[in-house]
Amino acid sequence: MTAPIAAPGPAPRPGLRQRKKIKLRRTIQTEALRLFAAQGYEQTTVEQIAEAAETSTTTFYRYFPTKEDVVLDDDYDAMIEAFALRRPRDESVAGTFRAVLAEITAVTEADSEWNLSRMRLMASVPALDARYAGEERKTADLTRRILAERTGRSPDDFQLALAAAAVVAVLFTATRRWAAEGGTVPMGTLLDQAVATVEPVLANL
Amino acid sequence: MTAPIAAPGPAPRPGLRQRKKIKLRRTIQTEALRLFAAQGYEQTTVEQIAEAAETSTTTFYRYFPTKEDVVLDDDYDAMIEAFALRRPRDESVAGTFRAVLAEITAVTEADSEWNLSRMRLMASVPALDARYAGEERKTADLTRRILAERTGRSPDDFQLALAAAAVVAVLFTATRRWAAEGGTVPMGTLLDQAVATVEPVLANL
DNA sequence: CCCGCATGCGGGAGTGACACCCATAAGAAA
DNA sequence: TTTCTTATGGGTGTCACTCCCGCATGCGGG
Repeated sequence: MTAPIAAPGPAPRPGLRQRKKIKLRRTIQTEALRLFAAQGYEQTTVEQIAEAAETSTTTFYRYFPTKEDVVLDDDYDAMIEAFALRRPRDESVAGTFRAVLAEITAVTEADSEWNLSRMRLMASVPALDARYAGEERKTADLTRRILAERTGRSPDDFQLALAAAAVVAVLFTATRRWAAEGGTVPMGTLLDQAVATVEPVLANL
Repeated sequence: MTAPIAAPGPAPRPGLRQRKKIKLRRTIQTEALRLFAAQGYEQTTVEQIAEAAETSTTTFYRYFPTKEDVVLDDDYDAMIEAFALRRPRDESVAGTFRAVLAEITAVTEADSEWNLSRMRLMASVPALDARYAGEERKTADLTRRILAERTGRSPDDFQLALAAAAVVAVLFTATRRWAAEGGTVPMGTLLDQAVATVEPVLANL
């Protein structure tokens, strides 16, 4: 599934093949976003995107399972998991959340333009909006698993599911607000309010 | 948009046309659910549904904007709004929620089988799951407006948006759990836990 | 350095969801 | 009954997405 266990060097050299793939992937995404911004999401066909990225529609679908995924795809869940794992085990749940969110905020605002245009698109295209809500579910699920691991409770625990759902819902609400404001309000401020709102929920775990 | 203002009789007689439409709509939905259960969602084409309901695909789309909507369509948002409006204005926000949810619970469990099969489908088909999450957003939006109206605050108030998102998230989590348990746990119990979890959030409004 | 192999790519054909249009039939109003 | 409105159905077209197959290219072993 992953690299051999005893790989000594930090990165075993990506190899030309891999580098090409990564590059093409980014090109497709960039061109797609550009076209969407220029002529609208529905008005842009996958064929046009493929052409702009100098590839074929077949290959487009090898990289992104659906047209929507070109916009939706990101690494936030993976980052959340990675960040959460390296927090001290005895930290309070709310404390962990704040810390993780601080890191997420930094990453997001580092690429502010890109993320704003993505989120503007998601907000304006119904199909994307719905799929984005689906992402929210996935994040809630991840959060539930993290909470279970942190508190030592069963992953099926209903209270954990409720808490995770509430937390993630306010977080996404905050990021949506951030995008709606065009990034003029710092994301950290909004996320702080969000966490503060659900703090009592987390405290009761 | 609606009936004339001064309509005297309680119901001005639906007329044959209306009754036929309502009937056809239900037939389409019933046949669709039946086929989905029998052979799976993706394996069932709109053409098959139309045929089973003795109509055309064209008409199918007149009744339901997409294939997904056959499963998703319901009146819960409308009911929530209607129920909320007739609650006393001086009732606590949490109290109103509990009251409204009690009514929703009754309606849902009255047609327990139908709702369970719908929700099982939504849980198992990714496309439906995502769209259902989108419904959650709509309900959150409605809730935010109700909260604004109740508290006299601006509909743009960020705190209200956060509270609404948290409340609706736990509610949907509860209903999903209900479906996952196959209706063996009473919905009222689950919803009570859900509201209890976010009670402090509502109290701080 | 070269050769065999795995892997990624492009093209073509097919399916099904959905949009648009127009003719017709069947309630409703006059 | 006649006229008007509204709903239906069929036809055509587009586009997202799938499957398959032949080809090219980077990769590892000799």
